[in-house]
Amino acid sequence: MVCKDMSLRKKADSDATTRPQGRAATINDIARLSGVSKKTVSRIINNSPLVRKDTREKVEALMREVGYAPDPLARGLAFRRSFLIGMVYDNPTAQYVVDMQYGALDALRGSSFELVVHPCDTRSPGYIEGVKRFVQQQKLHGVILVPRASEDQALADMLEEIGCRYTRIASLALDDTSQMVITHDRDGAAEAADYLLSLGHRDIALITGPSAYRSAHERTAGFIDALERRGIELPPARIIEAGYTFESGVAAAEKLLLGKQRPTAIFTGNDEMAAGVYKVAMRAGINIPRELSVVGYDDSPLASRLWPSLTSVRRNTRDTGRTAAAMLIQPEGQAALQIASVRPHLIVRDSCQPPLD
Amino acid sequence: MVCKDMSLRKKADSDATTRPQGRAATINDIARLSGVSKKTVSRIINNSPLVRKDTREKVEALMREVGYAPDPLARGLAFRRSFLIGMVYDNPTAQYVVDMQYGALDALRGSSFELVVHPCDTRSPGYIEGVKRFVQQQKLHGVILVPRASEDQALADMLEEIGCRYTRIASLALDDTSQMVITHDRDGAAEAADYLLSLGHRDIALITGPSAYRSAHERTAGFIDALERRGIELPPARIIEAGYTFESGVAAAEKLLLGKQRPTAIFTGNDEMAAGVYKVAMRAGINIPRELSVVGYDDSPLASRLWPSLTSVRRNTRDTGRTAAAMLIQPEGQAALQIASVRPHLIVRDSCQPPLD
DNA sequence: CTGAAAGCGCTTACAG
DNA sequence: CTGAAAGCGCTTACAG
Repeated sequence: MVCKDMSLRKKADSDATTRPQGRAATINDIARLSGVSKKTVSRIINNSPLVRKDTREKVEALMREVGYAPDPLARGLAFRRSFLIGMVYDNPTAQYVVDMQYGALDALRGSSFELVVHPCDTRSPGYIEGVKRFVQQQKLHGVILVPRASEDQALADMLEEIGCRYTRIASLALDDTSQMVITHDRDGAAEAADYLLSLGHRDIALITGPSAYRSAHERTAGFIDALERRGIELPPARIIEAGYTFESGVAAAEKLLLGKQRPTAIFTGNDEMAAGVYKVAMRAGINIPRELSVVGYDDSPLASRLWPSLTSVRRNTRDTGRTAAAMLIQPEGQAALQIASVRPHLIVRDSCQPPLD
Repeated sequence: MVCKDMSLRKKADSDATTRPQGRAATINDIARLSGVSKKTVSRIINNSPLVRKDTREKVEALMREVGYAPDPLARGLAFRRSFLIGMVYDNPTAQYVVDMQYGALDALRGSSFELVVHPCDTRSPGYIEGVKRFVQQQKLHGVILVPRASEDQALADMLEEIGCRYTRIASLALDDTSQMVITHDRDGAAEAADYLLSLGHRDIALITGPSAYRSAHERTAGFIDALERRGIELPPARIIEAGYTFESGVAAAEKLLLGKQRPTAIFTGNDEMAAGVYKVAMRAGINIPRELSVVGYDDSPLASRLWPSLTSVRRNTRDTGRTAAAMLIQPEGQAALQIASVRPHLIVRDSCQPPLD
């Protein structure tokens, strides 16, 4: 028996120099060249503690030397799960999508995971089926749900049902906090309100996003609550629901600014709508910030491109994406103890000033 | 023999009702249930012509019935190539990236392919190695090269060397046209020049992108050539090289607008820099379009958000992305006969007017 | 701490 | 036009 073992070893060693150069090294090459079984190599790949330290070091040195990297397709097939993270989103602003992607990629860099993008239309009837096919067919390791897709409970339920792990990004806890990144939009809006109050504004108006969006609801609530804490109540005519789009912002601003008594300040649920306010003000000859203060939400590139540059609530989207992805690729059971959240804060630029009176 | 065959058939049929429900159907299930070999099922999956029509139809009906979809991981492992398309880009505008992604996804929809994103930094020394690792490790089916990454010949050479198919998107043919989508930036810039000339402008200035970018070079050349065709030569002081960024646009505009003799019109290599021109003009009290006409390039969302809205050259980025992806997933040898290209065209808005004199 | 056998769900190479 | 055998590069389940 011992003899046989020895001969096998020898054979392995002699093969060492003959590994074909054209083809990338496989787990078999590594096992053969380092004189261990492929199972041991597999344990090393998967960071199993059940490997002696010197064995591990010897094998890892060889891996580096030959530039070995395990094949994600083979691993995926055996694991019955790929090394792909999906990002599911429903047509938010381009900059927001891109920031979220960059953030996720920050977390995936150096790991074996890659990011697969999956935009969808949450208003189309078959969209949940589409995500389901995507997840099951690709055997995704997990999926990041970006607002507004993240706000759809039916989508999360479907993923739960098919056993796909996910992280939901939302303005408040909609789910088990271990699968959430919370963006605290309420606080961001409150900071905008406090800022306008501190400048002395009392006749303030609000252009909100669609009430069906949790983010819009949270920002509105945060803003109104902060005003009420200082004893100011917004009359209904000062609150206009719009659609998070530039055009809807224009329409809302026309209602607010072209009447007889206009507010001295406007807070909008995102920067796109703030750009709409700018357009109406410019056209009507209303000077920002002298006659009208404006605060947006997003701190998109648009905020600094506009003139005067727009004071806006920064969302730290890249951090959000990074956190969401990091949660998904964390080894099981090693979940973070604290709740994942990212805090917004106000970026002051040139669009606000104390009211004239 | 016949008897044995029959008994096997029978056995297969009786197994039909006992396929475990918990687990997704595999090629073996389909083969067994439809009484053909798995190789035949494989032929059907891969659209091989070597299958009798009725066999194909019978098997396809079964696939639909049980909701069978082949496992991309298993296929990838056997093919030694995944069903992933990579998109490689170097920090262009968010909207541009997103449009490109949407376009690529348009082409991939309904196919077995998915899109994996890979932003990179072409100025960092190791970036080509990074793309190489990405491509080889994931065994990508192909990769879409977006400007400016697409303009780097060393990157294309590396991909060629490792045998990775790619499509380069660029303003002109940098490569074998079968692996290019050409965006004809020269023509777009020429259209901008013709438009300004048609309004009567003669003292025109140009803010270009970095000369190391082919897109910037092409747009500049297209613009200058079009002016020369009408007998107008731009003096060097009227051409300022900037960095494609808002801030660099501001700096360039300050040189052009705050001197004694300012031009009556400015063409910028992208919309970001046009926004910089707006800022300087606004601050200096120069009325656009009355005292200054401005034309941008990109037709980004910014163009309609600015006030007055910006006349700009539309790039049809989504079409570009769709074309690039379609080329990559086309069956071999079935390459298009005509050269893939996407034409830009001018979108006229409110930022231009005949000069005052 | 280590390994031999079987299997993940497909395709290739060969045979008929 | 169809199929049986071997293999892609890993992991799981089991044994020691």
